[in-house]
Amino acid sequence: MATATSPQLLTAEEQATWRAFARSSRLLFTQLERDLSRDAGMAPGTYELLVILSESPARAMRMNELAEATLTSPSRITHAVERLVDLGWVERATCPSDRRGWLAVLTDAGQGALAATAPRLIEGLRAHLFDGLSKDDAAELRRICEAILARLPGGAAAGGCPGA
Amino acid sequence: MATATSPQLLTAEEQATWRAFARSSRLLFTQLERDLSRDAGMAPGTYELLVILSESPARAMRMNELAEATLTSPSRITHAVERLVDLGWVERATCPSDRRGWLAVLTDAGQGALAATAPRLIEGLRAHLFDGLSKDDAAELRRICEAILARLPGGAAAGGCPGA
DNA sequence: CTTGAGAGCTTGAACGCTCAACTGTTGCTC
DNA sequence: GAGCAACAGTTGAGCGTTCAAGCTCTCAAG
Repeated sequence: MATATSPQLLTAEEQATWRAFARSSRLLFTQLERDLSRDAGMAPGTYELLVILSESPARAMRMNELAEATLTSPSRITHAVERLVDLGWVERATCPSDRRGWLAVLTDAGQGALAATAPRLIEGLRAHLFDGLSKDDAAELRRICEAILARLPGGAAAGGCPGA
Repeated sequence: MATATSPQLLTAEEQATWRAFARSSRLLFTQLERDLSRDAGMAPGTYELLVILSESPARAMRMNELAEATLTSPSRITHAVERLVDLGWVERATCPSDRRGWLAVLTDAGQGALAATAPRLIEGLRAHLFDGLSKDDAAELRRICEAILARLPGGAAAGGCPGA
C-alpha cells in the first residue's frame, strides 16, 4: 500500500494529484456553468462559443473552425449554433470561398448577451479560482496545464500560439 | 490590452491560466472517458462509481453518500445505479438503520469489471498526464488544485481527509 | 399518540451531447 | 471531363444529466 512502482498502479502521490485535479476542475466548471445557466439562461458551452465568435475577425467563423476551437464535434456545433440562431444571438451566412461551408456570425444581440454575462463569469472566476491563488501559483498552474496540453492529442493549438 | 487591473476584466496572465486549466482538464477527461466507453462500454462517470464502491467497507454505500462522493445529485445516482443494477454490477439492499435509505452494493461482477478496466485507465493517465510531468510538477499541481478545492463550495471533503 | 417539518430517494419530462449515417461539394487523377 | 475519394456540414435516434415534483419515512415537539 506504500510505494508501488508497478506501471499497473498509481502511487499514492499520483492518485492524490489526479483526484485533486479532477475534482477541482469539475467542481469549478459545474459551479460556473450553473451560474451562467441561472443568471443568463445559457446552456453549457454557450458562453465559450460567444467568446470565440466575438474574438474572431468580423465576428464570424466557419462551423468547422468552431468545432476545432471548442475541442468538440461538428455535430455539436450544428446543434448549438441552431439554438443560438433561434435565440437571435447568431446568424448564418454562406461561405464565399467554399459552397460546402457555412459561417456563424455573432449578432449585436449576441454580443450584448456576452457583454452582459462576462462580468458575472469573471467575478465567479476570481472568487472561486484566482482569489485563492498567489501570482506564482497561477503562473505555475498555467505552466503545468500547458505542459499537459502539449502532450494531449488536439491540445497543440492552445498554449504557445502567438494569436492567444 | 496590457495590464488591466479592473475587477471586471481578467489580465492576460489570468486568461491564459484559465484557458490552459480549462482546456487541459476537459481534453484529458474526454479522452479518458472515450477510452472507457470504447474499451469497457462504460457510460461517463461509471468508473468513478465503481471505484468509490470498491473502496467502501463491505463495498456498499448509501445513495446519499454516493451523491456526495461524486459531487453530483441524488437524481443522477438513482439513474446511474439503476443502469449498474441492469448490468449486474451493483445490487441494491435495504438500509438497516433507516428505512428511507438504500444501499448500493458492488457485486463480484462489478468488481471484476473494475479490475479489468483499471489498468487501461491508469495507462491512459500515465500516457496523458504523468509521463509529461516531473515529480515536482505533479506535487505542485496537487498542491494548487487542493488549494482551489478548499475554496470551492463542497470541495472540503476531498483533499486533506485521513481516509483518502 | 399525533402532527408537521424535513430528510432520503424516485419519477418523468426536457435538454444537450454523441454517434453513425447521409447529402452535397471540392479537387485530384486518369 | 468523368470518376472518385475526401471534406463540410446536417440529420435523427439513443442516451445520460438536470430539474422540479412527488412519495415515504424519520424525528422532535406538544
